Amino acid sequence: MTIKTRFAPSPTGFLHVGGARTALYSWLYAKHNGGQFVLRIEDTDLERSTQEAIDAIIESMKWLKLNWDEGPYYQTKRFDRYNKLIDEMLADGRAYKCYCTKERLEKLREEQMKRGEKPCYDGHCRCSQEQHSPDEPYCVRFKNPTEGTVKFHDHIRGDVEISNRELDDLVIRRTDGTPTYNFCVVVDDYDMGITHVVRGEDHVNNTPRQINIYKALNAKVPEFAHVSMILGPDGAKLSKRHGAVSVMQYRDDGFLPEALLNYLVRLGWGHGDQELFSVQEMIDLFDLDTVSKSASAFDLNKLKWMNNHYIKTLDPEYVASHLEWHMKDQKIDYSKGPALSSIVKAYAERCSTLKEMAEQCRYVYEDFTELDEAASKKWFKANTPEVLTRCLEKFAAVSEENWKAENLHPVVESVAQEMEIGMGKVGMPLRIAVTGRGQSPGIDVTMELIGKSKCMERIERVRDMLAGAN
RNA sequence: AUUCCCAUCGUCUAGAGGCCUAGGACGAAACCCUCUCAAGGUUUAAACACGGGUUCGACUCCCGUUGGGAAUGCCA
Repeated sequence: MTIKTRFAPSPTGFLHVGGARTALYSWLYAKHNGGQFVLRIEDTDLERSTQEAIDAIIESMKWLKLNWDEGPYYQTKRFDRYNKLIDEMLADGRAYKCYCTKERLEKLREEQMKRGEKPCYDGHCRCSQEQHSPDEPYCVRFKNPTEGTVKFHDHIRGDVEISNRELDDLVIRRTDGTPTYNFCVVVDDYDMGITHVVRGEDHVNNTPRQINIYKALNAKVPEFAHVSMILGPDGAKLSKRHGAVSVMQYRDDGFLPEALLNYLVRLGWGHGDQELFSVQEMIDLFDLDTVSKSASAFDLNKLKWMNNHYIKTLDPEYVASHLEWHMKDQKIDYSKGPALSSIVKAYAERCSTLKEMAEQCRYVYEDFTELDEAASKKWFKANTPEVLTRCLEKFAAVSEENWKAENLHPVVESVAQEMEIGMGKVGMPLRIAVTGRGQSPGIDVTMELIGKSKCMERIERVRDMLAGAN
């Protein structure tokens, strides 16, 4: 049997990291088993579904490189199919028309709550003999079995069993004629040949109802895996007030898809002591049956650590292609300076995000007027003009084409030696002069990146400024 | 209220009855390295929610308590 999984988000908002993890697990399971992965948009809620959300979900999936073999399918395009089945069920009594008004249902619920009962539809129209005129509005309810229990084996949770007495007759077609989610998923998963349904934990309670529908449709029941929730750092359900929740926000904040994927796969799953997984390793090693049952808290620090790891270890050209996005985002014109891959090489170890990297390397491409105050105060001494002057003299002797870190480093060293001061007393004033900041990559590589003419200009300017002040 | 689900360091996890004096990672602390900031290296602190069973033996199995979460929609 070919394994076929799907990811079926409802387009009511952006792709949440929780949804992304579910999609990843589903995708990995299919890939691991040489199966197929389907993307389906569950847009039966006409009120809340938006094209904007559909676009955002697709963009997120593409950014994460979670490619799908089929789809995207849209439930709204399959209404005829659902309604045909519902009509058939209506005809042979697997479903029935319900004329109950909202008011009656509300009252019923209130009374049940008051009595301390679980609010459930009472089956009023299931057995009613009332006559209704053809133009009276109605919805359609599924005739759920009243006896017995529903059992299923969940790949993550194990065996789950619930009594049919807990389940009421759910609405499968609204009064306005549109079918509802619990019915559509079943029909879709059946029609599309889904063998394994991997989805969020919030669907565990719906599963028994859906299994009953599968049976009513005489369809093969797929296997299930319900993935737990993702919590914020405070243990509450992860939401916007915790910071970034949408996949695109992580892109905007400077994360690499490789890092997000690795972080997400480890959040709820492990393979011994291994922390770092390439996508191929994930595919080879991932297993639904060992996914953690409990909810897990999102730890931004660990994601940052992983992001830094991938910034350092992935091909600099590749990382640069992502950095490019942030350079544009921050409106830094990088066309007249060093290649972005050389920025990646120099800044990788000191940046946990690409957004930071873009911010930090700005002075390589643009001039600045302000110098970091704290750093200046700490490192600019009485002898600084002399230090800078000596550097300037020696740097002048280095040609443009020899303006390389390995040739610049000896200059700094020799100035320190000649003046009998530490490297820091030379390097730091230089760094501040050339970058305007108190921190940067090694002073030699930094100067190489900035280039000779700009370095000379900047050093001179600061030297003159300090000399003038004395 | 009812039903279902969950429970190992602050966080993510390893652990499928003896391998556990509970391992790793992030974070934290300390030290080393060092031209800054990082990165890197070494080290330290830090957990089996509680109570009963079962067993020669329980982090691991069972029951209960407590604490979280979800569902009970003509949302998905």
